[in-house]
Amino acid sequence: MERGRPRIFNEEQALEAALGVFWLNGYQGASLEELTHAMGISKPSLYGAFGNKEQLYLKALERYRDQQLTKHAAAMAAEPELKQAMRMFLRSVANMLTAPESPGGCMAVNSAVACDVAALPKSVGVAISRIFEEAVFGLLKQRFDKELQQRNLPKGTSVEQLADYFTVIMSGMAVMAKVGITRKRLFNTIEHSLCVLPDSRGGY
Amino acid sequence: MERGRPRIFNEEQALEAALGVFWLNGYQGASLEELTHAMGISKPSLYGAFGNKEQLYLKALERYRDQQLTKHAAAMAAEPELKQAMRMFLRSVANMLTAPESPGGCMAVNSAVACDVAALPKSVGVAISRIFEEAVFGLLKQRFDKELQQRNLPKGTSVEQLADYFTVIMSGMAVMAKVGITRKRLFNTIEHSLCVLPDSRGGY
DNA sequence: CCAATTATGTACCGGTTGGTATATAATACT
DNA sequence: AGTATTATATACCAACCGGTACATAATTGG
Repeated sequence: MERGRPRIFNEEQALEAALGVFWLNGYQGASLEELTHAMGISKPSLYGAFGNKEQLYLKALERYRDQQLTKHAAAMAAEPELKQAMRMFLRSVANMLTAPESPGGCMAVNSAVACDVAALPKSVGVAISRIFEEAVFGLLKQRFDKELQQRNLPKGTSVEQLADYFTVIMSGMAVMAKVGITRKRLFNTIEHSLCVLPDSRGGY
Repeated sequence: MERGRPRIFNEEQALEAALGVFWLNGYQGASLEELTHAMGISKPSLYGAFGNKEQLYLKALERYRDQQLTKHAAAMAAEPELKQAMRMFLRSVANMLTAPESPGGCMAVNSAVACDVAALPKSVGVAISRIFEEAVFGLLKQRFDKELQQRNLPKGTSVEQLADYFTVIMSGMAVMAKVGITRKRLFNTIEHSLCVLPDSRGGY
């Protein structure tokens, strides 16, 4: 059994609340006042359980990635045909970006663009970059590699360029969602974006 | 002649310096300390000449729009053929986003996404939204309207959807530029994005 | 020369920031 | 029961935030 006075709050629940605050306000914009209030705990409890603001943010970002990005990845993986897979992937993203109960936009994009990278703790900047490189670009590249190998993409197609293109689409949708674009308009944008991919019969 | 002690600093020059600080750090992230240091003036001088932080930001954003967006618009207007016009427009944007002497990314995107809109002065939020709606979406829609009228776009094309799509492309490029993508990769993304448009012979 | 006017530098304001010292309360081990 | 261990609440810290009071310097108009 664990020694000492037991924790009176639920760590998962508190982290979820912190995630919401960081998602909405970014790293710098989230104050300890807001965080502790949303989490329902005091500052010493926060520092005892999570270390400091920087480590709390890193844990929240990790949770965001595990919760959201894996959901989108699953939506993509469920579709055998490439174009339809990308459609469902991007729709999953658009649904998150415009979910009324969510803080709006993409936490990684919000944080990446918010301020000078030099003004953030180094570990935070690295974690955000990694989301783009691994969780998004890497995920897409992996799928495109497979499709190219199976001759579902024209020989000589640059999978890196294709992954870059759709990473830009995702980031752009995140920005527009934060500015208030509707889900329907994002869905229309998705259809336009898919025209770089051949459909199941090999046409465009 | 003007009464009183004359100003010792150049207002244009000081505003340009403030623009750089806001561009890099966003509205909230730019402190008066940084601003006054970059502008080479004291706080009372700043307040005397520009009012307060909010008004200084609005003037800087206006300057940004007049300097940068009009440059991109001119690059587009110089091309008679639609696809080439969009190519040169987006390349102009990409050049700005990755210019080594510039703070990185797009000032409007950086500010729009940085934090909860409610945390910004209302006037700042409105000014940023207006950049997206008027200076970007409106500019594109205007061109697409003209091209549709001249039968350079298929009958029934939704110019709003097309404008949305390219606004997303622009915003996404701004995010990726801030994260450190190279100009060359942005140029490749631009070529992919253009496949939604017919070329001069009407093909895709 | 003098008054009116405007800009400047210094020093300061209350409020907020991330983070902590301290004292106490609640548990487990002995 | 007593002690070690951990969490809690209150109250506080220096540093920084946007903004300003005040005294002084520099100019124009009379």
